[in-house]
Amino acid sequence: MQSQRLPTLEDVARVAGVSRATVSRVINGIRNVDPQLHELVWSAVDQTGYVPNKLARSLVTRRTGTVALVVSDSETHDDDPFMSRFFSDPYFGRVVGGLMSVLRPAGVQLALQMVGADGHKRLVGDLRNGQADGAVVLSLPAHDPLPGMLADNGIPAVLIGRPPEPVPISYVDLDNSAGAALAADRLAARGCTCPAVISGPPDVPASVDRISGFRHTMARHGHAWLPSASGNFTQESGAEAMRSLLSSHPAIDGVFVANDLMALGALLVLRDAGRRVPEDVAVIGFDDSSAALAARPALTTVRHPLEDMSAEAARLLLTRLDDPTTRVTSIIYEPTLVPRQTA
Amino acid sequence: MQSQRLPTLEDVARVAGVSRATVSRVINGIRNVDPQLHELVWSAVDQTGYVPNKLARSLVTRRTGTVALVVSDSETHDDDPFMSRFFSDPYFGRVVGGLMSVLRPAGVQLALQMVGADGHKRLVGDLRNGQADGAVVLSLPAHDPLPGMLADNGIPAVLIGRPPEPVPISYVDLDNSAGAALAADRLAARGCTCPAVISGPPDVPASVDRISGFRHTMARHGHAWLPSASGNFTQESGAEAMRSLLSSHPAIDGVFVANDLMALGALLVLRDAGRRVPEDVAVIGFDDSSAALAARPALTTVRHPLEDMSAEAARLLLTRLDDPTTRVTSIIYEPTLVPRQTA
DNA sequence: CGATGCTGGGAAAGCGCTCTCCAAGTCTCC
DNA sequence: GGAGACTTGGAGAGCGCTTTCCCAGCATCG
Repeated sequence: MQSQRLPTLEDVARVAGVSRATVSRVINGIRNVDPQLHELVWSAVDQTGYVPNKLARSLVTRRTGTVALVVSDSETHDDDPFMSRFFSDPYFGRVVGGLMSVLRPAGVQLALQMVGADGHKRLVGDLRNGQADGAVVLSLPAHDPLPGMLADNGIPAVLIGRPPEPVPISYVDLDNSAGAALAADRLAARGCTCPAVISGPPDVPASVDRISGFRHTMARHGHAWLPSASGNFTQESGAEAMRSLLSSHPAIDGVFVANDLMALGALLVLRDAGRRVPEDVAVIGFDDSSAALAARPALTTVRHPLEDMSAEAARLLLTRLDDPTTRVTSIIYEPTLVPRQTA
Repeated sequence: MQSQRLPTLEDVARVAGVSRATVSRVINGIRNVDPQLHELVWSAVDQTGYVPNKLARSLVTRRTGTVALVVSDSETHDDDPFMSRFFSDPYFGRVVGGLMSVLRPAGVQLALQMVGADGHKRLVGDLRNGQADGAVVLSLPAHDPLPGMLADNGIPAVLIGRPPEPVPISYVDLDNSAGAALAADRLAARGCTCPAVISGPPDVPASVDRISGFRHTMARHGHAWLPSASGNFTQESGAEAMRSLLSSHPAIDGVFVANDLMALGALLVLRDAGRRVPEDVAVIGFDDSSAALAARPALTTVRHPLEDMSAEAARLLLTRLDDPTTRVTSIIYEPTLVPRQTA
């Protein structure tokens, strides 16, 4: 309950018998300071229990040692279910974990910024004002204007997942198309004669790439057309899609699903419909989320090295902050197929 | 690329032809200002595109509009696997989601602070310095000194999960013991004659409470002693524990597992061992994580309203910030049994 | 009509820090 | 021995904002 005023530089200076400037120099290790004074100052520091006030420091240095993790969901209006869906998906945690693995050793903090369409302007303003040194953007909605705004305002940023429209900002992404091709090849190799597909939201680039990649590869295997249904990345929507697929095309013997959660839903429906997996219908998901491993039968899926990608995003941002002239770049990760029991 | 200096209060004042003070008053809606000037100022604001600098503001008001989500893991040394495990568990995301559901509408930001044993002192200093207005603490290790330090320093904080040792800080928690009792009753009602238990780390209060709650209730059902094994909350460790249980006590016909992830592991082992679930062995998990629902057979588990709890934690913190005299309190949630297929 | 409140706006003092100047001291070198 | 180069510490000017204090103007009241 010590609401005592915290010691400031001034106090330390007084105790050490030097000027504020000198204490500041010692603490920041800038310029040579007489070793004796150096010693003196440090002892005054821990005698007073001084801790630098980052706010004040940031105000003048224009550096905060913080990066923002911006989660952009343009359409949100408050209690929409989006948030709960998003956060309970392991996706979010994996990204945070990846970022932290790089940021933490670098002594950089992470601030979470959720922002809807209405908040874009304020967010950019805050960032320009130095709320954070840079931003890692997780942009969900298609046609999100945010990446463009960041670029226009010269805010150091890195995207996770390619932007819907080309924008001069670095990003890391997965070669979704290649991952889908892996799945297609696998299904083809199993001898599927009637492969189908369950896609995600049509405005999410990752989803679109997965589906089109799958189609292309399947086309090379002679399947000009594929039955398809779409969901919104939730397990329930995957189940729904599977049901509709099953009723419209009962002959289906293989299905590629745009993410694991939906694949899980599909699995349940297949099971309830009495189809054996993978004997009657093979299923391949996407992401290699922990749920894929836990499922029975264990889900064959496409691995998405999200932690590595996020870590790399953090690294890119950090270099960019270090040297603002760093070129905009993109790093595309290669997915791999994780063969388990469903295909 | 416009690295132009951002407009400041001063600029707005000049445009509006008033003093800085007046602009500040208008923007903060403090005191009556002549309606005409009011108008004038606002138009100057959006003519200049002014966005208040939060850093500067916080420096003087000593309020940041930010709360810290402190993840305390005392023993960490950098690349330890703890982080990845922690973040990929849906637990983290659910907490963030719950917090955000309250914080966001309140216009409060969340800053993530991971801190190891070495960082405690600095963290407290930073918080006292006003890095954040308060903290929500996710304290993993037992005997974490952090809650105590926060209390001693008068930092507004709320814990998620009860502190290992009594400390004058509000917290939200689940009645883990009651949840375990639910599981015990269920198992007993099924007629289990040889129930066993798989516990989590012995230094995690939640885990300890679950296990002891289970034991007590089972004792009331006449089971004085239970075969047990322990894991570390991961799926693999659950599998391991199940294996050892099975070999030492083949007669087991029911098992209570301290969390869902481990239960999933146990399920796999049982299946591989040719035991039917729930006919031969009934299994009950804890948490009602999404994985529980996805598992086949779907896992019977104890529901843990983590989102609600986190939201409440945020609410408690907010009230506390609003009125520092608010009494320390604790809110204990009642768990419910979610009967699915495994028991 | 002068004294008394009110009201609304400006001047200016900080919040805690960094960093540019500047001055004083120390060395070197012709 | 004195000019120049270099080192080291202090003064002080901000960073962008809030907020106290004060004063001018006006209505109210005895």
